[in-house]
Amino acid sequence: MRYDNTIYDMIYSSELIKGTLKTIILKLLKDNKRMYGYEITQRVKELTNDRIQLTEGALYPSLHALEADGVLTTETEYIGKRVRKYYSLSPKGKSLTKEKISEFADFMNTMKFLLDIKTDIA
Amino acid sequence: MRYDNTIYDMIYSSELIKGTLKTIILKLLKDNKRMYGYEITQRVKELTNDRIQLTEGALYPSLHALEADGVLTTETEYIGKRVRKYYSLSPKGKSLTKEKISEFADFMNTMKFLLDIKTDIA
DNA sequence: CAAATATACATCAGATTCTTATGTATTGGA
DNA sequence: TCCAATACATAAGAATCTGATGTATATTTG
Repeated sequence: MRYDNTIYDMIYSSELIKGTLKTIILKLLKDNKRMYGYEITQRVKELTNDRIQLTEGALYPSLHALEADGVLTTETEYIGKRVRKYYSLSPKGKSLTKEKISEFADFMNTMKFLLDIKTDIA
Repeated sequence: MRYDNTIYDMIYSSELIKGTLKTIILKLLKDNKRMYGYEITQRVKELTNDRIQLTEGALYPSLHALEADGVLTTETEYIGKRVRKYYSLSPKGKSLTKEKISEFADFMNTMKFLLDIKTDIA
């Protein structure tokens, strides 16, 4: 299943996505146990009908930072001769995920009020 | 009227507010015809129950940039001996406001979907 | 009435984080 | 055999925020 609504040609200005990258990564890892970087970019692109396109230059440094903070753990595997680095949530990562998602949910409510937006999704 | 919900002690991490500053400024000016910088910080703080606290170091440069882009116009007034700089939306600013708000509304829907999904993809 | 706080503008060094390449290498398809 | 896709990574420059500092007037409080 992917996200669907009427406006198909919208791509968000990059500044909008700022501040949500880590939350998106954490949420995907919560649902999928383990994923690798390239897979995350493709999944997000697919799930959002190309609205959110994570660039590798933003993604990889973020993943490295989350790993350095003890939020993510990694396993490296070889698919043929090509390396693939899987990321998973550590216990710290699991609690951070909950915090981040609830913070964002609260933020959305505040912004919805502030911008006087009528949402079309229940 | 101000925003109200159960969690009263939440202050959003700064990175969340990034990318929404200009949209917030534009929306307030749309509703209030003209406002000055300090007034904007106070109004946002008040409307969001202290959740969003705009810093002057972020606000003033943003206002200057919007003015330089022809989005905002200014009038300077003196209240006693103290200067006050009022900002208003230009015609360009009015259309930008609509764009920014609808973009954010769409973004919220996408994020709501993205952060709620259960991906049990085979 | 003196001191502290609030009002009101502004700038800037440093930090963070994103964009946009560039780089390396393997794999699959036309 | 190329070209696109897969898959990692880094890095210069750009953009923007934080937190401090600066200046000045107005108001409140002890």
